[in-house]
Amino acid sequence: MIFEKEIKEHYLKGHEKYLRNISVDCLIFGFHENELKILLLHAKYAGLWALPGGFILKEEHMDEAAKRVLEQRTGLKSIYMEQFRVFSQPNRSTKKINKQFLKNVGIELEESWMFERFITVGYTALVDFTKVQPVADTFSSACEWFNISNIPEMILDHKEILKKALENLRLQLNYQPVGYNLLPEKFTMPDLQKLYETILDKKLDRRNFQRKIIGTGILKKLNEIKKAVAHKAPSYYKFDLRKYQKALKAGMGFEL
Amino acid sequence: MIFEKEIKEHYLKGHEKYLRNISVDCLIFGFHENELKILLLHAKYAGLWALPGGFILKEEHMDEAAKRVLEQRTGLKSIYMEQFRVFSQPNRSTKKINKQFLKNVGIELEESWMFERFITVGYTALVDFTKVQPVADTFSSACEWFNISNIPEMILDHKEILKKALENLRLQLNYQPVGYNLLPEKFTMPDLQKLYETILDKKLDRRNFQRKIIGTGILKKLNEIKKAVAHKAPSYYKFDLRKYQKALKAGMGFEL
DNA sequence: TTTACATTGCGTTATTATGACACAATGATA
DNA sequence: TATCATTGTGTCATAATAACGCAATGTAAA
Repeated sequence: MIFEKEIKEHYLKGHEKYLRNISVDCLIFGFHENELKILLLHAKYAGLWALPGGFILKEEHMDEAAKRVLEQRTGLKSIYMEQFRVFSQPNRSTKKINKQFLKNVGIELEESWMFERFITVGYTALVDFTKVQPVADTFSSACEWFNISNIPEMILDHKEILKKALENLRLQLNYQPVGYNLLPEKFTMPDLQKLYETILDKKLDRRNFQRKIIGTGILKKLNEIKKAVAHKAPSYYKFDLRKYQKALKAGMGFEL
Repeated sequence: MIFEKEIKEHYLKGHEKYLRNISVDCLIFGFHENELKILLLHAKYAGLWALPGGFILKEEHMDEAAKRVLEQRTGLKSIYMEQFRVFSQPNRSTKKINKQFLKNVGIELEESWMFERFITVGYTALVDFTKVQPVADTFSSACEWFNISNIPEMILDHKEILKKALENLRLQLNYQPVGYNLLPEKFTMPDLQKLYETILDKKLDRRNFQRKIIGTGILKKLNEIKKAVAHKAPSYYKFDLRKYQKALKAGMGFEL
């Protein structure tokens, strides 16, 4: 079986290919039907859900490793990812469950780089939910979106990592624009507001929100109105990418 | 010679004690005579200055490793340190200069964990300059304070790390109080303002600064006035540690 | 066809935060 | 005793923010 060979190779010789004791974990956020979502893998070796993660090739920048994982799970290229924190408790090792997993697929090993402790770096990405084709990997039986409000049991400290990522995301919202990767190209003001409300987990005043967002200049109003909608139809907007990028660097200059 | 044995041991067997491919580097900031300073080591193996760094014991939290380095270099215990960023360019390796260094002390090695690429995590600490006794280590010939405005040539990407640390420090100033570890227990309002001005590298209005800082409630005014000073004598203040800690978590709520 | 109504778009007003500056009090030094 | 740089406290104009009003819109119900 191809899987078995691949798995054995990974446990026996992976350390010749990858750096030891260090990994990246990706927090891939999406937004759909007014819910913030995150992409998780079902880890065969643990029987639990896990953040999509990976290792760093010996000659690879860590940022590239994170992008590689993102692309493998979602098919998305050139998405901006940013490290937000290192997680380094000494008990970050899955020796026992890894051994059990190997036993289950008929492999027995005494030593492996995979049995050691791993320090991991969390990376966040905000992606367009509708463009993602979740793909499981050799070590996973499934790859699915979960609502932030309904997270399953997860391995190791992955729930803690997710919690910190959310805190980080909320903080960033005050200094950086959000939405370019999370929303479709055309969107309405209520769409954007709901995104902000979902991430911040609080209601915002519709009129003040509009004034502030418009004030940043990151939006372009289109001469197009949403159709087939109850009540007054809202205008479509799209991001002014140049000004959006500027705001990413310079900050937003207001609080919500 | 004791050094030689210790060095050889480190290069040959360090990987049994420490995690591989990963290190911590400490940015130890101090404040003295209106100058922001940073503690640097003169690395024997490179003949250049370097950030005090170290490796992570196999059963040690990375935060502990950073604190260990801080204590070894400064003698200071229980100082709060915080990770701020990971540096992971693929060329972060000192194989060549390490080999040259070993040759100089009469050791020749083909392989060593120390020749590999290292990913490093930057940690910042703000310490009381007057309480520090800089101590060099086995691999360093000196340990000294440098003014931020006058940094010597440094190994690898350490100058870049310092630059990012300063950016980070400036950003933090808007959300968190600073000074508890940098200033002596008693200090005057002009002292505190000069600290802020030095870090931010800009002048602040004396009266507005005072209003805002007082407004946070992190200061306690003492019934004591600075003596032997020209012109009107300023009051002493000290930090209200409880409210200071609160502000660390909740943020300051204003801009300077 | 008309009416009701939730929603949008564009406003106003009160409150608060901020930046810029005025002035008297202080106390060592001339 | 006078000088003067510095401190402590306060004022005022301006900008940012929160809270709210109201007409326009267009589907859905009457």
